[in-house]
Amino acid sequence: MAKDGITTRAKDYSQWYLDIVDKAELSEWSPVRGCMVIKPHGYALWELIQQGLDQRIKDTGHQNAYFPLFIPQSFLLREAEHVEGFAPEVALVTHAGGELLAEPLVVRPTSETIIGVTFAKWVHSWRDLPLLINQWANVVRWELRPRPFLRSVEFLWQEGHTVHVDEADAERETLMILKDVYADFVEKVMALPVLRGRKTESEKFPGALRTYSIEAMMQDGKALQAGTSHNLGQNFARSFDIMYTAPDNQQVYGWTTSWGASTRLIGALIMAHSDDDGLVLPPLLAPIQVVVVPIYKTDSERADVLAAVERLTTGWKGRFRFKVDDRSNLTPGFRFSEWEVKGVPIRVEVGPKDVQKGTVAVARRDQPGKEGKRFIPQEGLNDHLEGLLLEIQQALYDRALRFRDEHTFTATTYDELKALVEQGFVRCYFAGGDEEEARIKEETKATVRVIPFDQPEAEGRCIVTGQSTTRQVVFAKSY
RNA sequence: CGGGGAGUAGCGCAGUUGGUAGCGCACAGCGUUUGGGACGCUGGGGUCGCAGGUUCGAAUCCUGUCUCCCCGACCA
Repeated sequence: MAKDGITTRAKDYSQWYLDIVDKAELSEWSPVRGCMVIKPHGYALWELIQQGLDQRIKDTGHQNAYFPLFIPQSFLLREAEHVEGFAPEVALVTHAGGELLAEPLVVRPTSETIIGVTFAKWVHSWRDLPLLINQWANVVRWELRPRPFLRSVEFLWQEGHTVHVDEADAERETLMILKDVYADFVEKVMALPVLRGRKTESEKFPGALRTYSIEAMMQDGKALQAGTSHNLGQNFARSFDIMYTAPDNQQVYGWTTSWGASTRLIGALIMAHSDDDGLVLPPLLAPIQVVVVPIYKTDSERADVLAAVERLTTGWKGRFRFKVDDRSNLTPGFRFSEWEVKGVPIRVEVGPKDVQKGTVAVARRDQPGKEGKRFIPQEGLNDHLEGLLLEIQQALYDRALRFRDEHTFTATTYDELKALVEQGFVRCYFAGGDEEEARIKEETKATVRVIPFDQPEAEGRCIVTGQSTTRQVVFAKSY
């Protein structure tokens, strides 16, 4: 194990994560503290994430647009909670064109405010609604402790912004995005099961009425928020005068939502599936799904093998994302390892013996070593690979789900919570508010990740206050 | 920003009373190799994080500063 200088998960989980990012060539730090260079392999992951989300966002009726990177500082000040929430992590441009600016410009930490000002101009009538807009953008938040993908000063994301006629429609949008866009994508494409639910008051987005999120479990038992969706109520509409004329000719404020998913998803992908040998990618998200490694000694073997590879891969374009690695200066073993570190789901080896016997060796990344490697007939290879990709996709999801189940507990007392939250998610009755949450965070480092949508029928006793409640929450440490 | 550790070749490191920088990997060339990280020979590559100071002389001692990693407070 632990080839190529990858620290094992058991020894140091944080270092393992950094090693994977490094060895799989996903990103590296830039000369600017906290800002990362996303390398081609990492960016290819992001492009596939973008495609999957963009498709779903458009399929649900949204259009893409683009808003400016710079926001007049005064815009941010208009929504009280919003300013307070983002003030500490905002980067400010004070000089430009060689002069002091009359009004400093904020580098967007998120775009509610500038989009709010724009939407006020776009919305006139109830017939203009719902207004359904999304943008793909970079944002900047001056984080104190950056980590690649999980917390970088600049990161890439999509942020959806919508306006609706009433609260019910805004709420429908907020939940639809969470379930049909985010949860669907993360579970089906990233092979990562998520909890869906609502955030508590203290965890919600600054300026939101209600915040919802999906939460995934990493291999160290910690939670990672994989997508978040906010019903902003009329807070931003009031601050930015987003008003429309209703059918009864009354001027009324619209109801807005916003929702986002970021390059942090790449961090989730790494921490959920990868192992001590390197990255492990779900086939649907793998930039290279199948790598073919030709093996040969002599020139005549080389010719035979490459001819077989040429024949076998005919028709793969459009069917598989694949690569033929015929670098002759590297031994097969070296090439095997390299693609394992990079997480390629399937490796096909073609050697002289295969040419003779009409076989190939097929190794699956999710089962390292010998047990994941089989010799199979060349006949019917394409169908076999197609089936295997789906099988691996499912196997990764199942494995992640099993892991989450095994690390999810219920607690009936605060002492149980304290002990169990060290190992994963803890579900329990909880009737407390901000104060109780703050105290628990202080004492255990864990927070309420989500109030799951699926709630029990029966009442239970709050683990802190002891009062009777029907509300269960999930506590966990988080990224 | 608080506590701990570290900055010497692309990467990982050595460099002990201060005396003018070395090893492994990687890289380049040639040859032999190739079913789980091949080998030989030859070669290129450094203002020792940066700025001051002490000294005849500093990678080494002193001061300041920057960056990275780990742990805390904040977060997609």
